[in-house]
Amino acid sequence: MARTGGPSRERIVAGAADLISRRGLNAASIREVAKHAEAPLGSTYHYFPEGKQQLATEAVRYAGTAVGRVLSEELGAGPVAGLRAFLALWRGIVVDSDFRAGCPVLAVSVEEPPADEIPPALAAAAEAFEGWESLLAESLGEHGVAPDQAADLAALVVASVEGATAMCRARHSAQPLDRIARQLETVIAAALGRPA
Amino acid sequence: MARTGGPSRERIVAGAADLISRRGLNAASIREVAKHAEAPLGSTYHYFPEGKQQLATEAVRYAGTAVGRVLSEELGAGPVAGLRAFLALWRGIVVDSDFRAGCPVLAVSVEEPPADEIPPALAAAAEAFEGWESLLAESLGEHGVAPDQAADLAALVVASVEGATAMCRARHSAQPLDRIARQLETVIAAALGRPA
DNA sequence: GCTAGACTATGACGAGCGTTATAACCAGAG
DNA sequence: CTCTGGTTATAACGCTCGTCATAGTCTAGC
Repeated sequence: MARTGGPSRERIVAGAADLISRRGLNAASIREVAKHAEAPLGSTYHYFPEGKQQLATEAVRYAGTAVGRVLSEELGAGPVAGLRAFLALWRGIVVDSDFRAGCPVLAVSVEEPPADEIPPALAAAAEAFEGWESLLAESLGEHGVAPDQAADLAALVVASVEGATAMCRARHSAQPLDRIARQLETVIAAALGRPA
Repeated sequence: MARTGGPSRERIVAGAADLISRRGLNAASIREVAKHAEAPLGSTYHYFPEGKQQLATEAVRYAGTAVGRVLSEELGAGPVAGLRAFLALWRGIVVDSDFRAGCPVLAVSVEEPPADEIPPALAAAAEAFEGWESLLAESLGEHGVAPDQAADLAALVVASVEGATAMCRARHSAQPLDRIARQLETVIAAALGRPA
């Protein structure tokens, strides 16, 4: 059965991103990823011959570009609209999963690489963060914020949202995300309205 | 040998906190914790009869109170001094470990509980975050910031610092922490009534 | 010195992991 | 029809995990 119909490779990547965001990189096993995507275990190594490292890397890139696409669209209506969309996106993921899911990019970032080499999954996480920061900083710059401050503000937004998602999961409450939402809005409004 | 000299129980807890902060909760095995603390594996279950769950919970509490103590001391010199100490503390941990270690409380917060019950380690993580927020908010309140805004600002500080530590690890650079340090200082200075 | 209780040492158990190998399927080309 | 190559299925490998059991070693108090 399975009446595949769809490209199972992308289902595997998306499922891996979801599972990593819930359980962390090490605890997200390939067997569970395959089961979650209704794909056989053998297919996983067929599509990702380099094993778990490759699968994790693609999962991180998948999440990074998916979030980046939403962010890019909403930033068309201005930095504040983009900020709100960014916050709402993560709030939805955290709350809809009953505080079980979070950000897969963050999950990969907090687990030590096994060797002294930088694993590609960690490099992909760095690129995802930088991509989101760049989008935000660029939008702020287009609205009159100086480049240095725009970069600092973008880092503040990404860092606080990532941290707040983890805090929400620990507390089983969306309060941290809601708190930083208020503060980020006023900070960005001030940067846009009044050249400090 | 071992010439114990010291209370090995605390060494185990401290070592567990360090290992969790590097590898994450699931990948920090009890065997490695014991080896890292130069304690035998059997002793681990002697001191922590409830197993890994108990050890993780105590490790999170240990880190939470240790950071809270430093934060409490430095806040005596005002909110900005406390903020700087909080940032410097995490910057030191991340940089001195060559971007391998982070915050054990964050590491526990991003891994899904195995059952539908809230494990005590996650509850301890929530308490650690709330403790740091309370210290910061109280200090801000004592310096004239309205309670609601003080709580929001404290959440922003904790969330952004936690998120930035993870971003620094991914990027192998302290830039995210340094960026948010600048922004948080100006935000808090503004809230305290000081002219930007 | 001797004995009780706290600690250490050692090894085993079932389970799950990443990974690989190999055989079976099953579409479409000739 | 046969043949072929992309996919699936199944089983096994060596390893590490959390946990437990059991026996040995130490140290205090009598």
